[in-house]
Amino acid sequence: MKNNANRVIFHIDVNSAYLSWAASDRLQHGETLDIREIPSAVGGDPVSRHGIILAKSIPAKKFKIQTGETLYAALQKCPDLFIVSPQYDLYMRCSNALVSLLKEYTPDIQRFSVDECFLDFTGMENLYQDYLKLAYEIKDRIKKELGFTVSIGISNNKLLAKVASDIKKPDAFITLFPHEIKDKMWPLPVEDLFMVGRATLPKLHNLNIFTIGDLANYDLKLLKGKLKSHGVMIWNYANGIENSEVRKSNHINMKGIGNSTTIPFDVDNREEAHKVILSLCETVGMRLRNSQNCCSLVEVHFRTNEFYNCGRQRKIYYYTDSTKKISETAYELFDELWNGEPLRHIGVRVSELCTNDFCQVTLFEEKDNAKNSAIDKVVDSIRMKFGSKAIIRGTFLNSGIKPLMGGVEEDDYQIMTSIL
DNA sequence: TCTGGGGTCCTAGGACCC
DNA sequence: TCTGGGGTCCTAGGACCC
Repeated sequence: MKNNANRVIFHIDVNSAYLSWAASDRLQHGETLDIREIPSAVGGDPVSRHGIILAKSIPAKKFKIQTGETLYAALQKCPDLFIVSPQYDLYMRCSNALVSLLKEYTPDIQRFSVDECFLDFTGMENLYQDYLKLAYEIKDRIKKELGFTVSIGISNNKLLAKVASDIKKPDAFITLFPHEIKDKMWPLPVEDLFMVGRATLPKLHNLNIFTIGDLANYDLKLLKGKLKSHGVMIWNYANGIENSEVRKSNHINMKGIGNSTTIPFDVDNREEAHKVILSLCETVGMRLRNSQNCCSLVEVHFRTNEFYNCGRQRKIYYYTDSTKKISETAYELFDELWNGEPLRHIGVRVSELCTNDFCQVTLFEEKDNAKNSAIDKVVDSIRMKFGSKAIIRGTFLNSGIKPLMGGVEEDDYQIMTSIL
């Protein structure tokens, strides 16, 4: 923990990231229409049951288009809404380009999500005398060199910097230091506070808390009684109290790896479900090995066609990174959990990770293990060299199920944390 | 042909041990 | 037959984030 008083933290947030990135990519490919300037959105394909809005332009906001709503609902509100498909590899490239530019300014960068970073400039007064000038330079360089805009929030802790970057956008920077909390943060609706979501909001409204200021000035003991530790946390946030480090994200503090998918059709037989699970495990296993980790907890979850969600997890008493081991455990869990309902979504996740240096295996499995590991290694290297489609399991031929589901990212980095 | 996918953390209950 | 309490581990489910 550091004394906050002298810290300088930037939070950088790409404005409507997916949409901006799609827009600048289109312009670079010779299109003349800038979709940021018309009602537009990034959305999945309803035919394959991925039909939700992932990002929207500022003009689309005027039609009350919301992230997460169905394309169907969005088109009701705005029939002329211009919709583009998501391109996850593009987002990753843009995100990487952003981070490399930011690294020219400080090595202390925490990648908080694909489109958000924290930068720590503490103790760099000699290099940057004027942080406002610095923010201005960074935002303008990104705009000029990368073709999209960002918002920058500046404060002495991450929470305030993050709230700040949300206040003024697009293409802006703003400070939110402790002495500015009262004027700049307290008037905001309480749902603008980090960690106040769908479930907390009605509870706060019941307590007559509507603004961040209401929350900040509420009796802490009362709040703790109603909302437990979460209440204490958001009360601290409302008062600008937060002192976590800007920590470089890497696979050492990664907690788990998951892969899930909504299948274009309902899966209603065990064999097919197992194929989907195997396909998901291929990606999970590869990412696990890529990050040089082993896991000892496997979880399977699914969503029925009636949107009932459930999951099952099991601790395995050894560490593994073998696709075969993970998928076998996943099959077991699935078979125990599934009652035959038609499924629209299936997921696999592994956690309880440790580095694979001293991967402990049970003695009698030693031989089997070596064989699995050898197979995984060969398959990984072929896919690395020739692409993920270069080698697939015979099981998937003519099955209608993709042999590797989910994104396979070249660059392994921690996606998101729910804590700062 | 309405409803994605990737994460982290917290809580509560039951099993089990001393 | 009745009576405890504390600690840890495991699992399920929910909340939050982008």
